[in-house]
Amino acid sequence: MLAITDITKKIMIININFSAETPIYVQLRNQIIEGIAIGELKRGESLPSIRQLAVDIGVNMHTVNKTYKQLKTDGYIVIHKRRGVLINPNKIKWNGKYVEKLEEKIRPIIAESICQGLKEKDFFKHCLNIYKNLNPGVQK
Amino acid sequence: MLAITDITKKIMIININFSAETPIYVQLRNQIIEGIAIGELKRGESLPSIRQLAVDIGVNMHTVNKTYKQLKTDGYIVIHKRRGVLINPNKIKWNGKYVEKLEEKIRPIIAESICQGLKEKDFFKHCLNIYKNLNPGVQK
Amino acid sequence: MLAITDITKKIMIININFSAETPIYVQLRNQIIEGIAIGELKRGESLPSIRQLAVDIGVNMHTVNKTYKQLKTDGYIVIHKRRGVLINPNKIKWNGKYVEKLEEKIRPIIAESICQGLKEKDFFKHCLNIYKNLNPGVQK
Amino acid sequence: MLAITDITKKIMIININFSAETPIYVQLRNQIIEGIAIGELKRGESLPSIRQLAVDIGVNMHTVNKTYKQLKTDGYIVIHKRRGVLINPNKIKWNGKYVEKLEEKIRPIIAESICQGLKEKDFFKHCLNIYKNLNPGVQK
DNA sequence: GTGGTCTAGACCACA
DNA sequence: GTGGTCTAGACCACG
Repeated sequence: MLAITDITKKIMIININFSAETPIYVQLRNQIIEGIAIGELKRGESLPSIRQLAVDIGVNMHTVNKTYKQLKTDGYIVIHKRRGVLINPNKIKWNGKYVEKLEEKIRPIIAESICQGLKEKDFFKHCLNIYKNLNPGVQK
Repeated sequence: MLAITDITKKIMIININFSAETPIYVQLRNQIIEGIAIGELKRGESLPSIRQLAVDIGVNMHTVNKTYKQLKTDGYIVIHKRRGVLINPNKIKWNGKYVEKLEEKIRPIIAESICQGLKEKDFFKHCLNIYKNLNPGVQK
Repeated sequence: MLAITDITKKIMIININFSAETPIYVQLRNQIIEGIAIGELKRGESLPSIRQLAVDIGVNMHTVNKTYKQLKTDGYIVIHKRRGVLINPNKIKWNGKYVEKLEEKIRPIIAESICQGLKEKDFFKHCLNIYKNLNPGVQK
Repeated sequence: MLAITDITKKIMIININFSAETPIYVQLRNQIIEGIAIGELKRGESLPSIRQLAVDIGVNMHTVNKTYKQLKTDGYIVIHKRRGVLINPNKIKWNGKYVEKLEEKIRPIIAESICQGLKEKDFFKHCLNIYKNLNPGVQK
């Protein structure tokens, strides 16, 4: 599944699993955020239009719309009338609620890992691997 | 919202947020797993019957049923025909797939934290806090 | 009891015995699996939606839902967000546990046949008949 | 789980799995039938009383009662007022319906095995193993 | 009384 | 329109 983010500049691969229980719009959202985290998508860079992206990855326009709307309210992207969809050129302003949400999300995962018999050490080793995988080197 | 797990022995507090986007049966599932992780619910200990728990937390029987069925297939509980619903007395047998799922779940959370500008150090500090909170001391 | 699996392509006959002791959702499950075994339902082929099938065979939506969910967790079908319900296009990956379950199921049947005075020869003759009936010719 | 079938004569091991989905009374029935098939329980031999067996295997009296009643109607045992419960001293009279039921039971199992990718050869090899295991040597 | 099954009707998220 | 979730109420098999 190929999605051209900007014909003149970049190609980013988007993988949608249509049989997964995760909604498509969430999968798309996650992959765009991951692209930003990795640095594959840089601040100010442009994203394809809703229509274009919908066609490229073979999903409904409404689905992409939903993803974009959510990314916008979360501050990941901005939508310019003329310049189109852009990765937010500014740093995301710290939202106090984020840390709360983080805990809500991570807590059940940790609880599960404990029950599964995963040692603390191993749990954090896995996390660190993923972290390094996403963000090799310095804090961007 | 109080749920008495065993009148003669224990009281465990269950908190259901009926207006949350997380389905009730998932919230319930998470809290039971957390109870196991914390050690509040020990192996072999009994849980209330489907109907009883449903009444206690004020939800429909089928919702609790769904939670229990899922916990059962995941190996967290067993349904003993004489002793009722029990926390699985045996260790959950390591399922290779678990680590895969773990990565799937954690990866987007980490990506988000990076984008939110949370430093690696701080991210892991939060995680460790949650971990210690759930599992103070040695691996049970 | 007729159930049209795909109006433009196929008709598959589903027979539900509402007074049988076997639960409806199991009967339905068995007949779909049989359809796959026979080759009447091929990999990648689509099945009717939960609601549609429910109407066609005259049962409640939730009953069909239960069948589908079980077929899904057993790997017989996948639920594709765009293409609907499909027979799993991939081979079911061999699960070591299957053979154990097989023995558990067959053992009491064989014991009974011995007690009923059915000769070994005749027992296997019956089995072979059923086998050939389901799977005439080469392994698909 | 020990069950003394007749203090002066025999001990037969009964294994009840209280967490299995198979009802206890069916498990018990199957194991008694298996005992007969194997030859561990011979024609005319006596079985423990309902009360005794219930105590021995730790189940409800009603459960054993149900098993016995069913075994009786199926011709496996006879209940004498004075001599107690006996394995039917006579051959079970052939019931035409048995073969029908046999097919009903085996058909879904075979269909499943085909879908699981078990080769015909292997399926029958497994069956034969079980058969020989239950009935080594000549037809009793 | 327990879990399992089935029905009916409702709302919502998703596509 | 689809599946997912939730509720409510009913019957049955099991113990």
